Amino acid sequence: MSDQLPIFPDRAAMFKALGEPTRLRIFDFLRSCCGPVAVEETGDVRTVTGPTVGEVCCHITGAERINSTISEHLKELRLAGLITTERRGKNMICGVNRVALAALVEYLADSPTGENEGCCGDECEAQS
Amino acid sequence: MSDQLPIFPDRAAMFKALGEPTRLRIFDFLRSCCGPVAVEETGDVRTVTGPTVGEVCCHITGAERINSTISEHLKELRLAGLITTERRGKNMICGVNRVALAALVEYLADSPTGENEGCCGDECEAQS
DNA sequence: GTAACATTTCGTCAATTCGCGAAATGACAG
DNA sequence: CTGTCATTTCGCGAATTGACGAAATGTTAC
Repeated sequence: MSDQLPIFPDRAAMFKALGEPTRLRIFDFLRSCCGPVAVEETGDVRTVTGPTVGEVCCHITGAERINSTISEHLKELRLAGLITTERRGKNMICGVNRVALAALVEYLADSPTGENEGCCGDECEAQS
Repeated sequence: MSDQLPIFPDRAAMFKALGEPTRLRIFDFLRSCCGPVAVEETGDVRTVTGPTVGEVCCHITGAERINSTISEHLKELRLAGLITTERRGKNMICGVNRVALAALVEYLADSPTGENEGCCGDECEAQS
């Protein structure tokens, strides 16, 4: 529980996690691949449905060998709160954390329209 | 023109630029401070209205001295396409690139619902 | 138990990055 | 042209990071 899902991962860490090309590819792949919830024919609801770490490695690197680099990228994405991992038998399956993603979207989309022009008035009297 | 506004700044560079705490603070400040368009009492429309580099430095570091670190952070945000800078007299004034911001929001918000479960079917036959 | 499989952690190395002060550049006033 | 102000570029050192292979961990099958 200590490193699976940080309570409130800070935004910079999220952006940083997405700011590396390989990690962004991984994230993109997971977004296209993972359903947040899947109802199986038995009626069971699985919280996460997605590729295994091995499948991610394969898709990203093309090789069938599991890559420790990908594992570490997945770890950083997970610590940033952007993805989740869950053990299923021998495998770890990966999913995106849609809640964190939505929070990021909300942060970026809610842009103040910039009407407070006097934002620097109180401080910063240095420049003319 | 060569480094003012990249034609299509890649997303990883944008995320990376936002993925550093100081840069994210700068970006936040600019978002709260910069109007995309301001109509002056003369009727002129200025494309960018925002703080100078010195004011950004002051707001972020608290000191009135201009910091080369902030200047380099602004440069990285600018190269990523997230902000714009425009000379006005002796000063450079900063503004956010709302178009790039909107593109980023659209990228994050348009999340495939993950219904294509067979995304790994063709490749990646390695794992069970 | 041992063996095989899937994944993570560790150690190392090259490359990048952050912050800083000093020097350089660009713009304007006199 | 000279000086001054605002900002950027340069050089440097310390810290971080990405990639890689080797070793360790956890899970299931036998």
